[in-house]
Amino acid sequence: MVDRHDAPADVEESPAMEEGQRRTMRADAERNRRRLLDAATEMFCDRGLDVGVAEIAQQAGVGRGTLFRNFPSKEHLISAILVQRLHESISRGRVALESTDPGAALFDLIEQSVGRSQTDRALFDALADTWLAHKEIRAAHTELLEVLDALVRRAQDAGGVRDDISAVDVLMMIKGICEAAADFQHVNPDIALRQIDLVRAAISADRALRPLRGQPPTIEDLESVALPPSEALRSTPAA
Amino acid sequence: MVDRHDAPADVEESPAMEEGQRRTMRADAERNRRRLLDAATEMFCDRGLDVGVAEIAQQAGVGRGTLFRNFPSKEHLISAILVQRLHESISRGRVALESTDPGAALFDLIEQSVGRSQTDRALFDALADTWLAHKEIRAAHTELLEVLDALVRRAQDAGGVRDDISAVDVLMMIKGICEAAADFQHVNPDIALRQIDLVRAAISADRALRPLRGQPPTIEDLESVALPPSEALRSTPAA
DNA sequence: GACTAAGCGGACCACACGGTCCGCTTGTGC
DNA sequence: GCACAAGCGGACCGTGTGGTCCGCTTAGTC
Repeated sequence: MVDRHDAPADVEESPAMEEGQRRTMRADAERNRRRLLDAATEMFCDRGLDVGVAEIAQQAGVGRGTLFRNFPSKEHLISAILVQRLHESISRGRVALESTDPGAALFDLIEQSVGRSQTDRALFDALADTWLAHKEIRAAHTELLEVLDALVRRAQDAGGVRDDISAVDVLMMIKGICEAAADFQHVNPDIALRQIDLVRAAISADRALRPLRGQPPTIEDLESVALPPSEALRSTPAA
Repeated sequence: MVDRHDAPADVEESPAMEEGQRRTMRADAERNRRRLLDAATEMFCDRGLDVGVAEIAQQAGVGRGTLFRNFPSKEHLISAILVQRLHESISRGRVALESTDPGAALFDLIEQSVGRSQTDRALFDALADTWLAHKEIRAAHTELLEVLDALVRRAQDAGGVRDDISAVDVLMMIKGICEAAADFQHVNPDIALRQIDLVRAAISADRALRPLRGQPPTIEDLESVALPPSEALRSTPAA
């Protein structure tokens, strides 16, 4: 009930800084914050979420105290970055929705996503894990899936994609490629490329198809996985 | 962590025990070893490789000292289990090779593998990581891929599978499903099932196909990933 | 049943990690 | 320039981990 966009200020990211607030932030403080975010993003992307805060701070050229002043915990830092990345993906999805050829746009989007995640492996990993319990991440994730769902439906209406598939099916395939093939990008980029082509072959509506078993999974299926462990949601403590 | 005096024959598993040696092993000792292996396998399978040694020992009903006497390190324990699982997979692959309908046998094998890994997620994860640097794991992995390769070729000869695909392509898809969809098994088993069907659609030779880009990846491509980090682990480089 | 060493297991160690704190530094308004 | 607090960063702490050690227990043998 509380969890819609009611309290956007909490998690981390900006201390809800509007211009008025930013004025009060010292120049070096803001610079350091930026550096931390940049360093963390880069390191998370190519070395996974396990990199230590010490190393991140060092890479950013600040002390650990500074890191924790900007982000109450490592989790908040990660969350900030994940949310940002998700929003970028949503934006790309929205652009794809404008296309006059929805099928092609969908395939493009898939390829973009995989291409990006080759460097962003950790971020993609995270979406499968406990992170979905975070309010903002969950919201962004849902939004992303809604966009993907719209895109898939448009592509189906246009006849480019088989009718018996859902956005969750597609997301699963993308995740699969990212998690399985991404590590091999540097040794043989063809691997991921071919996986993408195989996905295309799997979901294209270019022939008589053997129907898929079961029912198309829903967004709820996907997201309910993060809930059962009761508590979840530690984002409430809000500052 | 780093290399200790590496006794090549050791890795773990049996202390190279032939019958002569086993005679000298006390009954309770062997029983405890068995219990440890069983407990570890079960816990790794459904909770990931991160479960602590303390918990494993407790579950097995022994002290931690006992665990470390049987397996010099946690890594050795994991390795022992991984190798065992890989050999089981190889056996199943060999059985599939005997089939008169290679295409169907391949699809069956894929489904079996995914079905197994729903409970064995951690084990499958592991194969993508640093574990390939372990001598025995690497050898088993290679062997598995060779069997898979033979199976794919037979299926291609029989006309059931598209010609431009390699065993590595197939393995990647299997890994993808396992890593992406396995977590959702308990919330919606259809998800994995449908992914399998999609793989089938992707690799079937049942129509005119848009050719895959790039060259079919090789086993070497796959396995070279574990090497570059210089002195990959303590396993002696030469087989 | 007694002897003995293989085997046991919990106390202990080293270390890495996330997170806190406080004396020093430095940007900023007067 | 000065004063002052916002900001800084490294020393410090608690926890949880893999791994070692040694006094006690017990299986196996005669």
